Amino acid sequence: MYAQAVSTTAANTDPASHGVCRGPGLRAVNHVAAVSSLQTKAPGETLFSEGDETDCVFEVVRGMLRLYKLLPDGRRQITGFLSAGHLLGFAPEGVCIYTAEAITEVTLCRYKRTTFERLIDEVPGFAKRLLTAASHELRAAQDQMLLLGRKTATEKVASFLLLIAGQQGGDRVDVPMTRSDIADHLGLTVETVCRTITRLKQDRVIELLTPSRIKIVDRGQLEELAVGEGDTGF
Amino acid sequence: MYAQAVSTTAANTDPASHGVCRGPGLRAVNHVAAVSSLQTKAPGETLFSEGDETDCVFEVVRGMLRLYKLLPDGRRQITGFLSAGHLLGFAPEGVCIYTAEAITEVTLCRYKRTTFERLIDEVPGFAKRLLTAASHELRAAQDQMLLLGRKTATEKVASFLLLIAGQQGGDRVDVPMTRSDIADHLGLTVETVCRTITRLKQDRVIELLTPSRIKIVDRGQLEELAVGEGDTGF
DNA sequence: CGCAAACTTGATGTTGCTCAAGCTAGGTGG
DNA sequence: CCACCTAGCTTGAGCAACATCAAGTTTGCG
Repeated sequence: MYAQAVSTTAANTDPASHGVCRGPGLRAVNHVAAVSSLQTKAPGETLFSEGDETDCVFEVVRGMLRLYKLLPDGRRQITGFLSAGHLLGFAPEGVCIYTAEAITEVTLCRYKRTTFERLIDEVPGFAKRLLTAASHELRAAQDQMLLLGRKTATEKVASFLLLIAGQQGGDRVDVPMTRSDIADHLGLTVETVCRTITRLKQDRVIELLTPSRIKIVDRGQLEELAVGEGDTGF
Repeated sequence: MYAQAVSTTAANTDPASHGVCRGPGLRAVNHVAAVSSLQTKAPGETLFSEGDETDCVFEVVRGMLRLYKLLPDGRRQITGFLSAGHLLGFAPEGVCIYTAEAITEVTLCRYKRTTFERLIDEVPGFAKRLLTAASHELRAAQDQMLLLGRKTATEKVASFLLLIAGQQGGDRVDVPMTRSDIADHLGLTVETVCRTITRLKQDRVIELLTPSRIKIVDRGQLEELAVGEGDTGF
């Protein structure tokens, strides 16, 4: 019940942040560690699928997940990438509304939903924490809607790179997800993502150290491109 | 703080629902009416703008609002339409992350954020209510991401019509928003929305009683079209 | 009844998709 | 250790869906 995918720490004032947080996770909260259990998933493994009935809430302790929804013909929309500190729960009806899969090796902390609900009542400030986290998720979702509905391919890719760079705090960005994952998150095709990255590289805005390791060369330019102020040939 | 746009009642099991609820609003909750004040907005009036600093939380009592975000060049994404029973608050940082405007005449109930926070601590079950509501909003946001990122124009329009029809519970749907609003919600242009509606009309899936009053003639067909199973000429 | 905003329709244009083909890298087994 | 093998990445050519630009038409209100 409750939040479907929320971060578990309050502080994150970075406007570009997609719901990420790097403080201590829920497990660090009083009373919580005692009622949880740890588990691990290998890359590609499914945590649960859209439509599954479950009664668990998970917290990501380490690694990265993708959450996605599918259309009947297989079109996929990745609604978010979750890293350490994020919670993923379930619809109030107890039916999962998205599939969750490990991208990297992932360590998770699992709670029974009933236990989780009890914590809300018993642990002071816990509910507020969750509400704040949910609020951040909602904002991230709205940013993503603006991206999906109104941004061009270049703007989408630039926004995405800045977002994950912001999470990692540096100009060398590690990209654990595939181009296909990125495409399905941005509402593009793999080919368009590739071509766009190539153009950014050619324009000396970024460098590709390896396909999954990107260096941001001109952050200012990238930021302009992300909101459509980049009329320098794009 | 807390939820940015949440409905205030728990029950809504309709999977197509975009966070709407028709139970009693927050104002009906114990203790709450006493600390709130009512106000009214005319169609087109702005409640607050993206970037504004505020310390209020609103509940929609009557009428409909649009929430949107803008890009620097004016491109607009409407992240949601809010009707009676919905809450709209603010980013935890106290800065609005979207603009809220009245579509119809709107009656609102306003709370100080500090008051609102106190209620979370003092009123039993209030926090859980808000969390459930936030969870529904998050689900609606994820559905919208799937729509924006992966659906075709026809699928988008069909999904939208079913969504507002679901909120109104009948086959005659009142569409208070303009075509331009619909376009900016679905990530399309006005012209594409018009043409798509025209085609649905020609195919006897819907009828246009007036431009803002639509009758669903073949709901089954519309539902198939909404998820991409409509290979009947579309 | 007139006016302005909203809606509709048509002709043309462009972005990003599709289909097709190579390329690269990292992991595995001989 | 190296060479193969496969998943993922990249690039190209052509195309289609939707956008843009440009008129008209309807609607509802003053």
